[in-house]
This record gives sequence, C-alpha cells and structure tokens, in this order.
Amino acid sequence: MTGLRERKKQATRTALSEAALQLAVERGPENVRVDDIAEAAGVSPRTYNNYFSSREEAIVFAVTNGRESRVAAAVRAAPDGLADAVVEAVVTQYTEPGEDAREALLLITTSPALRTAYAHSATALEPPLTSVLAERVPDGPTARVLAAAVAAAVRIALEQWAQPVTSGLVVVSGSLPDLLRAALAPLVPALTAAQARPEADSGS
Amino acid sequence: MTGLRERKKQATRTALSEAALQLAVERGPENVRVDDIAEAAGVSPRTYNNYFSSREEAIVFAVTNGRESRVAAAVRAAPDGLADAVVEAVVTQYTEPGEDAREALLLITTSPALRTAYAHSATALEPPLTSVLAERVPDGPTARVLAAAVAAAVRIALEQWAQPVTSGLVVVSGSLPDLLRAALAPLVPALTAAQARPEADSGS
DNA sequence: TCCAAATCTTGCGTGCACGCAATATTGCCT
DNA sequence: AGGCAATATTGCGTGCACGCAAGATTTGGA
Repeated sequence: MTGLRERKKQATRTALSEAALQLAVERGPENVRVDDIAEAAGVSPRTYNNYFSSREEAIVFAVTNGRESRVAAAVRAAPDGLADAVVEAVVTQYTEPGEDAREALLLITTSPALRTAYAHSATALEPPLTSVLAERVPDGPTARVLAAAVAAAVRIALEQWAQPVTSGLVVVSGSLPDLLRAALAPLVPALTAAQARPEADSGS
Repeated sequence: MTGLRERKKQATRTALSEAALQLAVERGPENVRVDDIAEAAGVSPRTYNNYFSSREEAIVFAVTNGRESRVAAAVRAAPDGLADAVVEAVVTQYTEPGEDAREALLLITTSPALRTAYAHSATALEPPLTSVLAERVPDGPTARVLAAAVAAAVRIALEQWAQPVTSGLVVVSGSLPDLLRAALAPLVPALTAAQARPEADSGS
C-alpha cells in the first residue's frame, strides 16, 4: 500500500516543513516568505499550499511529525488499563528524547502565532486515537469523544507550558510532563468508565 | 460596565453577522463578497475584518450569538449534579425554540465550509463554561479541561448531525438532542468525579 | 465644560489561500 | 513494454486577512 506516490508525498511534506523550520530559525518566523519555503524544498509555491495552508502549520509539523501515530501505537501496545496507557503514551511522546528540536521549541514558545499553532496541532491526535479507542470501548460516539477530550487536554497543557505568564506574582508554569498529567487527570474517570462498560452506550 | 462604546461594538458585530447571513441566504454563500457584507452593515471592509476573519465566522455567529453565555448561565442556575446540569443546559440551548433560524441552519448544513465553521463554533463554549465549572470543581486545570471536553463533545455531535452521510445503507444521523446526549454521556463520569472530589487534584 | 488618554474606524499595501484548468507523473492491467 | 485511468504539480487569477499609521470617537477627570 505504500507505493512510490505515497512515499514521495511524505518526502515532499517533510522537505517543506523542514525547510520552513530551518528558515524560520535562521531569519525569524516573520521574515520567511512562502516562496522561500517552496524554493528551498524544490517545489512550486502552489504546491506548498497543497500541503500546508499556513507557515505556522508547516513549521510546527517539523516538530510534531509522526507524534500522533506514535501515541496511538503506544496505546495499542499497552496491556490493560486504558487510562494509564493513554496518560503514559502521551507523556512519553511529548517528552522529547535527545532533542535537536530544542531550538525549534524555543522558537515556537517565542512567537505567539507559532504557540497557537503548536497547541492546535494536538488536534491531530484525534483520528489515530479514535481508532485505538474504538477497539476498547463501546460503539457509538464514545471513542471519538474521548479522543477529542484527550486532544483538548493536551492542547491545554501545551498552552500552559508555552505561555509567558507574567500575571502578578504567581507563575503557574511547570514541567511539561507534570502539566500533561494534571490536564489528563480529570479525564481518567471517563476513560475508566468507558472501558468498564463496553456496551452500556446506545441507550435511547 | 456597559458604556456606549461596548454597546456600539455589539451592535456592529450583530449588524455585520446578520447582514452576512441574509446575503448568504439570498445569493448563496459563494456569492457574497466581504465588501457586500461591510456595505450592508454600513462599515468599511477593514472594519468587518476587525470583527470577523472569515465569511463563515460571520454567518455562523448570527445563529450562535449568545448561546455560550446562555449555556453557562443555565449551568450556574442549576441546583446540583454538575453532569446533569451541563447535559441539560447544552441540550436545551442547542435545541432551538421557535426557529426563524431554520432557514439559516439549512444553509449551514448545505455548505461544507459553513458546516465546519458551525461545528467549530462550539469552541466558544470553553471560556464561559470554564468560569462556571471553576466554581464547582478543584483548582488547577480541571475546569478548563472539562469545559474543553464538553465543547469537543458538542462539536462532534454537531458534525454528526450536519453530515450528509450517504455512506452505504446506514444513515447514522439522529435528532440533535439525541446526538448531544450520546456525545456527552462518556464525559459524565469525569464531571461527576470532579465534583465529588473538590480538591484531590494538585497531586505531587 | 474642556482636555487628554484610550479606543475604534478606515485606507493602503503586502503577502497569502485557494479554485480552476492544463500538464506531468504514477499505478495498474493487458 | 505500452497505454489508460488516477492523481499530483503548476501557473494564473481573484478575493481576502491583517499590519500599520492617521483620523475620528468615546471616556473619565479636573
């Protein structure tokens, strides 16, 4: 199923996003024209727009590329206890390993537009997470709703983390893993309940 | 707090969105220029863009205007049992009363761009819902997360409802109230748990 | 009443998103 | 291999979003 076509598309996508990231790091996000990104990736500007509909999207993708799939895979591979599986998968995948992307993350936290785009990128978790959850919870909208709830929690954690919060004296910011766990905690009962009752859903 | 300035802004906003809706109904959404909306509302095109950043946003706002505040108010007024309060508030406020907006909703379900924008408008629930929930659940991110989860569930219900689902033989669509209840159901345990443990949050 | 600060409106300019139709590339079948 | 259908790329054109700075309007204070 992974023909040449598909691989080429992924390659182009990756090339575009990496070009976008590199240029943004070099010149600052405001000084990157769409044409520059396209040229650096060796495609036409119009093609760039077939893959991304904003600079921010392209830049952020360089960092988040594949993360959603990895979260879903980790959940699928986990034994039992949906709630724990989800929490651990998210924390693991969002806590970057060696990080050559540290530079990129600094850039992202610096620019408001990029911060927004980064937080929003958590939405990409929904489709793959929905698939995995659908294997373990009742039919109906449950899987989609829980996946969306998790994605929203991640988004909120990312917002808190990237925020420059200069409000008063209280700086609420913490480490990303802690913020993620705190944001996911309120959803644990929902995940547990859904798994416990694998078919108590379609009530009129 | 409601000075002349504030009232004028709301008036302009409403005028713009109603102009946008009326023009869209008359000519079809694709045949409405931004300049037309601005002219119909008696402001400059640039001012239109100070209020809305897309036609879809403006049109949808004419229908959703004030709904978020009403949901929040209903939850605040409800006695006990957060989960039920939220579900009932949402169902009530999204089940339009007399509906002169029936025409508008038909338009929205017809155009893909408008459907997307309408579903996305559920996000506007987050801030007011967060405020109400913060009065009844632990500090920390819990209120925000639950509000976002509810908003996401509503979004999913709206998507299901507005979808033209012509897939095979199965038409999954149901009545909006049913879809909303089904989408909110998986979150009930989370709401209940949060209310039951009004301070078991800020762990380690 | 009058003034100064804050806020809103507007015009202009720039870069961009995206529909459309022509062209090139890839996949599959014989 | 060869050709046909499916899909990707590209250029062009149009309408739009939004920063910026100047002019108008509202607000609160003296």
